Amino acid sequence: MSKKVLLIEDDSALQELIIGYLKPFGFTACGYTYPKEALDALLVRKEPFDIVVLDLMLPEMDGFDVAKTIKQQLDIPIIISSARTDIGNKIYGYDLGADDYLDKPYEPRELVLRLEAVLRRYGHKHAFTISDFTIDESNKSLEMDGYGIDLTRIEFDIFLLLVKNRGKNVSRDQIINSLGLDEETKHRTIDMHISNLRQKIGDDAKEPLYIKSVWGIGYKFMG
Amino acid sequence: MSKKVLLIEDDSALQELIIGYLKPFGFTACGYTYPKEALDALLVRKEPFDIVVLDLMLPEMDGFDVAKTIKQQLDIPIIISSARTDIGNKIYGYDLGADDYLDKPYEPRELVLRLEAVLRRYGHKHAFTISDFTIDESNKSLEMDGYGIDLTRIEFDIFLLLVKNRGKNVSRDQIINSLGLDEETKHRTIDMHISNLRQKIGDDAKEPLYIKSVWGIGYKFMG
DNA sequence: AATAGTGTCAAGAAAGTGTCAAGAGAGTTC
DNA sequence: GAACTCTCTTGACACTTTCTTGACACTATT
Repeated sequence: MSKKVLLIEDDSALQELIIGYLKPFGFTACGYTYPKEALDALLVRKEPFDIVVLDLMLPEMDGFDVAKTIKQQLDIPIIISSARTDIGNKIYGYDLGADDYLDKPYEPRELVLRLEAVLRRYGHKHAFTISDFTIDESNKSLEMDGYGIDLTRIEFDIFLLLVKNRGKNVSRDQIINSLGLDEETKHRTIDMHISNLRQKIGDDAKEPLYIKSVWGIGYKFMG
Repeated sequence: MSKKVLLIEDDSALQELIIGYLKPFGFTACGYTYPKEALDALLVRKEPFDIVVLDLMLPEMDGFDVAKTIKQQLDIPIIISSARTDIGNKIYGYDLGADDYLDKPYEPRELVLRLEAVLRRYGHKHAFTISDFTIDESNKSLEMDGYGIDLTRIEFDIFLLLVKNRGKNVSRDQIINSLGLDEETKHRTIDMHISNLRQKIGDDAKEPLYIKSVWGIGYKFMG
């Protein structure tokens, strides 16, 4: 799932450049020249950004204040970029809760790496790919061959458990325990979830490509 | 089944190259530049990797420490690649439990061969081999001359019991008790399981290669 | 030859699995 | 908070796979 980046940068040429560069990496960036507009979008209109990239040299308002204001009101990661390279600012930036600091000028590629790293650290977990699936644990979202598939919470958790034990048998009781379901939960219930899951990923119980039933044992993911 | 490779390599160009090269060989590689992120994916988020390819020259953290940390927490094979060619490091790498060592620069093809070799070696780690069989207790899976053989639960348990008592006689009552079957179970039932078992492994009751009948006593596995 | 033990067939019992459908429960919307 | 919707759970039933056992032929032992 693409991540939304709020870019606050007064050099509009650089803004364009970065927005364009980030796109193929799965980031949708929105550029704002004026901090007030950016804060309005983020804090008032509450647009769903995942991360902020903030230039310190801004018109009207100091970058540090912007960072402080954002952090006070919202739990969102911030990467500060700036030409003021002195170490003092760097420390100050971190003190405010900036999650990373990037010296200008920087390679766009470097920004991508920082964005990914910070987002990951932040608990917005990175998706991983296995066989035909891309699994994002933080969103509990699943893509298959690039198309999103809607799983319910329990379906997703079962799928994840199977995937993490791929090639190994996972018993119904293991599923029940791992997901923290009621211990009395009937095995039929698990079968039903598997049935629904298979249907959603286009798997056939008789000739499974992904989720194999192991008679008398449980299920197994075959990547 | 495609294998997941965790590639820890700070040269991002090489990273891309390797990921691309491995794909057609059935490996899904995930590249990480920073060891911390790689460890997070592997140990914290527990993404289901099958093998680690680790460059020794890394930012932030020494490659040796990375290997050590991984091996302490996870039973997963590691291939160390490095430009430090001195033999001392090589030995140290093996001491840490690295499963193979690859000098840089290497041919991508060479990496593929090493991956396959190490995975093959490792795949049999939780399994043991006896005569023509490879038995994996945790999976209750059996291979004979490299080909998988489907046993039912009881067949597998009987076979395992016989194998573990290789060369020794095992009585039908011992089998019934060891497997926790109903004590009233008829001896005929055991004979039947043995019969089916023999058929599946291509053994002949008259001229047994593997499971010998011991008259008046029971059965015996002959490696 | 008489006796006790073994091999395997075939049939039925038992256990496991897949899925429908109905209802309970949780979460949303108006 | 009432009406809805989506999700979860479970019994029911059909179906599949595995297990068990009696029967009978065959083999080893004495």
